[in-house]
Amino acid sequence: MSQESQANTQQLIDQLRRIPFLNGLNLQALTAMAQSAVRRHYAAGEIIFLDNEPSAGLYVLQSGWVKVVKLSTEGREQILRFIGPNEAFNELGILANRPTPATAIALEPSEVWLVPRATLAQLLSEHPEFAQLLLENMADRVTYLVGLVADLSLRPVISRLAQLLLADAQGDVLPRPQWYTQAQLAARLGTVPDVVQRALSSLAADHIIEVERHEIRILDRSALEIIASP
Amino acid sequence: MSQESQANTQQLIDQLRRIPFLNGLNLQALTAMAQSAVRRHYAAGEIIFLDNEPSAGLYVLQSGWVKVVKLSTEGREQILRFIGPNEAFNELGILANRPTPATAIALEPSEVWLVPRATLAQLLSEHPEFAQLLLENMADRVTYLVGLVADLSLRPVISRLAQLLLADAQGDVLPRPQWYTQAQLAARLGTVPDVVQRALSSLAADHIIEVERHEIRILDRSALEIIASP
DNA sequence: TCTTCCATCCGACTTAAGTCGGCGACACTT
DNA sequence: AAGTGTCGCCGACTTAAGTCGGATGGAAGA
Repeated sequence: MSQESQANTQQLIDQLRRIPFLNGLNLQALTAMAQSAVRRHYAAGEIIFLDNEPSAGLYVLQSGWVKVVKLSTEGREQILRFIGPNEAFNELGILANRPTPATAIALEPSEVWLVPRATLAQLLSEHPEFAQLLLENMADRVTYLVGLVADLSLRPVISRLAQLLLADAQGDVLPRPQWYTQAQLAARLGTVPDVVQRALSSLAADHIIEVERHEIRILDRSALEIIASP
Repeated sequence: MSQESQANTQQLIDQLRRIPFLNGLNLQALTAMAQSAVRRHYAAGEIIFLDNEPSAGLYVLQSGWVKVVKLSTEGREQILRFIGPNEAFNELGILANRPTPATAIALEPSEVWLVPRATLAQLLSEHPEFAQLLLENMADRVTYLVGLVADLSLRPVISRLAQLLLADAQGDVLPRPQWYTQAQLAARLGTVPDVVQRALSSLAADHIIEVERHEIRILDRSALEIIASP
């Protein structure tokens, strides 16, 4: 093995340690994962995997940003989650015989590690604690999705927007990278860009938030919370 | 142990065998589950467990029908799934430290077995294959929920209705038990009874379906499929 | 049998959400 | 510096969905 790939392996092991549902696996298991992993990179807008494909394995994002989406025939999309550096996605791909339930698309130039399914299947049978951790991860995913279903079905757009601002803001500001356009925000909320624009300006008109291209600032947190709750 | 409760235990073991994600557990494990299980019964409309409660364990429905729902503050509800005889629910309750993500309500007088969490936790650590089966069950649940999110966000009511009719009809008829009112159908589809009523009558006007109180018949399956696809 | 209740049905209306066309500002390229 | 494309913004409009009041009819219970 070359020096460079050894360095890569070590780097990946460190990265894997930071992923909650792998935390608890011993060094040997992590090494096996890291050594079998393949690095790939994708340009902005490029598709990493498609809905309903047989899944290649578990993805770990090293750098960049990725979205996981469902696409409609008319071209609209619903974003299920954003993936940032050091996050894993396609956990379902760890199990055999389950096609991917959604599509993953790079939002900016991104480097990902792909841990092949074969490695994971073996680890799963050898390390019972891995299954345990994975189960808890799946449970959280189910809980999140159930909440998303309820939000889409039972709450208006502006309420979902307020909720998202409160949840994703760091302190009182929500940073907006290049890719975080109103179109992406709309797809995340399950609506269209125009509706988001109006919702944002109505909140801004009431001095509840301030909107700028690179960030959104929360001015009146308690007012936002009231709007987010119904 | 009384004769009656022995008979109950045996009956429950047979029932547990029919649940896909328990299939593969040995008799000893099933017996442990059955012996620790408690039987409860609920009247129609009664709440079995509430959203965000600490979960008591795994439920197995012996007789009756149950719905799992999310409730809005305004009193509207979104049904996540219907549960029929010999189905299990609250699989998340098998794991520790996860509150229930939704509410369960009996639709008609129902008898359920509750397998306490403690039993399940022990089985999970003793039987690695149990964790495996459970993981696949969770994966299916995630896939289903992702589809539900996409449907709610990207497709109109009538299309979701057509899809449901095609999926749930046995042959060309969808039986409607007492509890299966338009209100329940609406909650299942993420809308309100009036909208369902209009959607049903518009389909009936086009001779695509026939609607009666106790059943809905599909007259033109291919037309329904076209409506269901966009 | 009579009564009451609830599901269904219907028409009219309101509202949230989505659509469309166009315009200006900004960022990136050349 | 000029050009180009995307993003954001706005006003007017359409449409899907939701709301409301009330009529009808069948099923369950008194």
